[in-house]
This record gives sequence, C-alpha cells and structure tokens, in this order.
Amino acid sequence: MPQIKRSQPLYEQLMWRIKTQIASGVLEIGEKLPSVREMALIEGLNPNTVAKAYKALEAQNVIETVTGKGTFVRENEGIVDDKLLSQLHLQMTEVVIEAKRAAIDAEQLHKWIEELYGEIS
Amino acid sequence: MPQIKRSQPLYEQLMWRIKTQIASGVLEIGEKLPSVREMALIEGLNPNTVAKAYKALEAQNVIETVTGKGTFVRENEGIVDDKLLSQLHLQMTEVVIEAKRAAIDAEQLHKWIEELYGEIS
DNA sequence: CAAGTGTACTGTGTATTATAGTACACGTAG
DNA sequence: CTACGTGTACTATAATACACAGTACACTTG
Repeated sequence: MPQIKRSQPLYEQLMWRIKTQIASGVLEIGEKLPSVREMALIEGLNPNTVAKAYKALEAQNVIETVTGKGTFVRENEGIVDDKLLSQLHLQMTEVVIEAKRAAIDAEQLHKWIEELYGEIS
Repeated sequence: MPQIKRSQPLYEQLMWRIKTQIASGVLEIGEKLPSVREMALIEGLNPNTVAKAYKALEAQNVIETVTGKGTFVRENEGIVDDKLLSQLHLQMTEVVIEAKRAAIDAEQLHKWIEELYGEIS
C-alpha cells in the first residue's frame, strides 16, 4: 500500500538479481532457491511479487519450479533465439548511441565486454 | 482511451526515434523539429504525448526548445557524466549476461559495436 | 492583430505494479 | 496418515504511470 516512486518494477529487479547471481556462480545449477515466502522475508517483498518473478524466470527457462518441492536453477541450454538476438542488438544500439553522445569511444565498450566476459562464469 | 498492450511507452519510443535520427544524420544540428501538433499528426499521437517526449529530450540536452519559435537539435556537448557512465555499464552488463545465456560469444558483440560505430555519424 | 509555437492545466480511462489475505494441490518428513 | 512447506490461484485494494481530450496562456514572428 505504500507505493513509492520506482524506476523499475520490484519483480524485475529481483529477476535481475537472480540472473546475476547465476551468471557469477553464486547460484549453481540445480541449486534450490529460497521459497517464495522465505525470499519475501529476505528481500522485504510480498510473496506474490516474488512468485511473479519466479514465474517470469521459469518462462525464460532460467529456473525450474516443482510444485511441492521448490524452485531450482536450470541448466543453461544456450539456444539461439532470433527474437532475443534482435532484441540484444537493439539494446546494444541504444548503448552505442548514448555512448557517442557522451564522447565514450568504442575502446571503452570493448574493454567492458572483455571484463564482463571474464567475470561471468 | 484505447490503451493496447504496450511494451515501451509511446513517448519513450518517440524519444528513441528522434535520437536515432540525430545520430544517423537525418536530423542535423540546429535543425527545427516538427511542432508538437504537427508531430502528433505525423506519428498519430496526442500532442501531449509529443510534448512529453520533447520535454524529456530537452532535460537530456538533446534538443533545445524556445517558446514561440520551436524546438531545435542541440549540439552534442560530449560531457562525461558519471551517472550516465555507470548506467551504460549496467546496461552493457545486462546485454552480456543475456548473450552468455544465448551462447553468443564476445566476438559477436565486438562486431556489433564496430558496425554501429561505423553507421552512426 | 493573427497565426503558430511550447507549456500548463483539468479531467477521464486504462494498464501495471504492489500489497494483503485466503485457499488449494502437491511433495516430503515425522 | 498427519503436519508442514512448497508453488499456485484467486479476490480485493491502492498507488502510479500512461495516453488521450480539451482548454487556456505566454511567447515569437509575419
């Protein structure tokens, strides 16, 4: 009922946090995530909001949920999805246009990518 | 009053379209943009929605508005803003994490950047 | 003055987000 | 079997953002 000014939806922020933890190895494949009620206490959210994040992550094949047991980190299948590919290219286009405006050269972007590919798994 | 399923707000889509046109040289520095009412007819939007986009673009120093005259493309100042920098890095992190999941290697991302830096201005 | 410009309002309607609370079906440990 | 924890599915309420409609005002220019 509070509802403060919010940039990104809470459930998307949680999705992002979980994805990052999986990518960085904090969460391993097959590992069990906290239950929706448990995660709600940890993150200070409503169980419904956590459930929404879990459901969206399952739709993206990031996690697997088994009713009665829990939710688990799914193995990365590495499927080449044309829709995701074009979406990533579009997002990269936005980054480059903004970078140009801020006088950030291509080298900086290349450096970031190398760093990120090193950090992640 | 219709309100169909929408992924991104219309005014943000318009902002993006204008930014792209500026970056690609379709709109040149100092050039006058269509008026809010004119652009509303062109894009099939409400003048208020166009005004919202114009106002947001001016807040980002992309365009300059003069009451009674019109809105014009502003010169790129190329300021290094720490907030924008970290925001771009965050956005790049998202791209890399998603790319890893889709089994897209770093070479593809490097290639995209080179292409985009070539296309733009 | 007249026309065109951005801007600032007040409404209206809708979708999304987030919470609260309840209930149900399932799996597992006691 | 019972009890507990699990995800899930509801209903309801509230706050926010989005988009449109309409009106009005201050400004610049011809």
